[in-house]
Amino acid sequence: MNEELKKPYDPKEVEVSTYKKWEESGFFNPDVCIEKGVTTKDADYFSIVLPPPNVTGTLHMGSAFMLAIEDMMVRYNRMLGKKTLWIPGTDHAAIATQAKVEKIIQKEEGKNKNDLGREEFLKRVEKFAADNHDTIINQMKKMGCSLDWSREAFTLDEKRNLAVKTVFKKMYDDGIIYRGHRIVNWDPKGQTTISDDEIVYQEQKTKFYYLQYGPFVIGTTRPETKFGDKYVVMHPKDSRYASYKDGQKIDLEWINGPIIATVVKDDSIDMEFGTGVMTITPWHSVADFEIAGRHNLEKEQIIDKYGKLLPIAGEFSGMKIAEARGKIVNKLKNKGLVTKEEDYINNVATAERTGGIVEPQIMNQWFINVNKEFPYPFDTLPNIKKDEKVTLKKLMLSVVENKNLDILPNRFEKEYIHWIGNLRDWCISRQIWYGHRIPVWYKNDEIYCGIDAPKEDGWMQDEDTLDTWFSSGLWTFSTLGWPEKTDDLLNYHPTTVLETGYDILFFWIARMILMSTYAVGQIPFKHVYLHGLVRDNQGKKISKSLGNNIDPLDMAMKYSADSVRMALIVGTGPGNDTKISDEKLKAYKHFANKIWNIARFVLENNPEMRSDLKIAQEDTDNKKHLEEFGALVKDVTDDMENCRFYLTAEKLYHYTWHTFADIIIEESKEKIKEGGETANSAKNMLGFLFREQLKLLHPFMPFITEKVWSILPASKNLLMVEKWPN
RNA sequence: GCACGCUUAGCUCAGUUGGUAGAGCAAUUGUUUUACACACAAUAGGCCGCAGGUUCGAGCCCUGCAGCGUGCACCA
Repeated sequence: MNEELKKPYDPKEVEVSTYKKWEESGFFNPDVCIEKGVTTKDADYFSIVLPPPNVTGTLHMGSAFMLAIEDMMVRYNRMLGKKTLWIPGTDHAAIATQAKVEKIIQKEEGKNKNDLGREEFLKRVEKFAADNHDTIINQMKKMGCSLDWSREAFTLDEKRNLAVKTVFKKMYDDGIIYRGHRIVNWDPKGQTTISDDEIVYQEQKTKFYYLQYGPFVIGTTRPETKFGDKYVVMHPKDSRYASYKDGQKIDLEWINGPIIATVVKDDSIDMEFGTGVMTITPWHSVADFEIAGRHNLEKEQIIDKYGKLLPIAGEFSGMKIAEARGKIVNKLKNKGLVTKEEDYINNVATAERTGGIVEPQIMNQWFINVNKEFPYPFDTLPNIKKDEKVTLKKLMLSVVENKNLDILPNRFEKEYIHWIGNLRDWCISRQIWYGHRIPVWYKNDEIYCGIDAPKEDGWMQDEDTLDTWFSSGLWTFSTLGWPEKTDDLLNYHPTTVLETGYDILFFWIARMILMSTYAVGQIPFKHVYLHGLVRDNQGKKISKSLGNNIDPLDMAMKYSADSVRMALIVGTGPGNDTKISDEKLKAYKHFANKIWNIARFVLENNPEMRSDLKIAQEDTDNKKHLEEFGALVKDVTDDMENCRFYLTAEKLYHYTWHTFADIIIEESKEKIKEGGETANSAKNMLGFLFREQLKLLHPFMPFITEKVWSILPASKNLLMVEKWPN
């Protein structure tokens, strides 16, 4: 008997050496599979991109969950004989990474990015990104991921940069990308704009002040923005204010002296809220900006980009908002202008990455117009004809509404459609240094947009970079070599499935659909499978600030990577959050041990693992076992095809332990004692069923199954390229 | 405010087209049975959130309510 089997299972050593074997085989690369004859050239394909982890840190339990599901899908499809491609990569995560490096430099050197300058600062960011990249790659290998490393991509490498510039230029030429002064979300802490989706609302207790504004009482939570308010707005149908006419001027005493206010009537006013009257600050409020737009009102900036009050605030000029608010309220009180104050719970908009309180500002920025009509240049979409007038919104909507793509679980289809309904133009320019530089150059009043800089002197490139989701949106095709017309693009796009967490449905999936339908005329994937969040055993979201962060590699060291994968997959349906606990991990560590011991028993009794020996069909036990196994294969294959992976894993676990080990093995002991044909038949039954089980288990627990497979005398090929039983 | 999800054994969750409740872990009791004590055998444990309705029959379908959670919007 094999010497290794006599010892207890040692996952640490096995996992390292097995991964090495896989890598050396080249089978992660579908080209090699074809070359070596394990896949046929005209086989169906299965392709999937890895949602690229951010190079801001190392992998967490959520990433491990994602990797476990995807690798399982990939291994299963490879075993079905499909041309299987899983492309790895990492995401530069522009703002997140830059914010992190800024924090480190501030802490360690007491410097900010301007002290270093753009070039030096970027070097630091790149070093940081490279270090994290290496760790992440290593972690993915430890988890057993069968990624094709020869095709690895980075959202900010040269090829992806070309893809980004190409799409940008195309959109610019089509008039879909435009630059304009519009109200944007400004993060004073990160000193950049952010998109609507990068805002996190936080509840905050605050005061709601009622202020005397001439003959009106207006309500506000932000008295510090009120300096420039010279328009007072009410609903045209509000009978309380019927005597005031639109455009009427009113003299009144305000914070810093007398002003002339103008009455504006607008339908957007909620008569029920507060007093039904408000003043507006178009420069610092999206809603006010829109009102001002409708009535062509003047707009004035009150707060600068550092969150400090401008000279319009008079004696409060230069003060930070937090400091100024109390003082301004005091002054208003002294002037007798505060009529009432109430406690109020407000949702404060904060920047996801920096935590800064978002201040709307009017700025000159780049946008993607989601409502601009253009003739659709492709005839490849099922529900959009060539030259049909479309908008990006329409493209994004059509794909899901017409079920050209299914999202699992489907409740997210509704959420998606709802989100598109509320979608506004996407602000894509960021005032940060780390990212894809906007491919636009200026010279006096001229603007040039192109892949490369203009040849002549005197052109200055736009200082800004692009929202990180711009490059992520191209991921399914930029990783396949687009804009070049590569074989990969022909063979593997659209990808088969997109697997990711439901928390980035809008950030990422929606953007990929937008970019792919626009740029290549294809829906980027056929299916979307969304997984949930990993929580700790108290159901809390895992995060660094809560201190309940579990490192998947620590768990893999303690329990084996196979156990971590099983613990994450079993019992977790699509879209459901999962809880991870020591008990669960321990259970699957025991399972790995069980498999190891089964191998020992089977090999002891059938050392040659010969497959040419007959299994006595007339033996009713044998017949039953074979039928049962056949039913299991059918059942779990059906589950796999319908994305019920959590059931497959559980059923296999149950079969191996409680049918194969507890019943079939126990029964075989008696038969083996009997000797003769009965014994031979029983031995071969064990051998056959065990080999087949290893195949079924392999996508879930690749390491131990591959190791045991390699010990079986009759195994020539790697288990990872064996055929899935049928 | 709008929408969605969850509520089943102590814990984590299954329960696919309605037919009278299931798996793992934990628990209890045995067992040094020559693959495995990381094991085996057995036991116990549930008015399936609450209240109605449809049905011969409901964990599953419908209505309402409650608790928890999520997304979106509003936020003068």
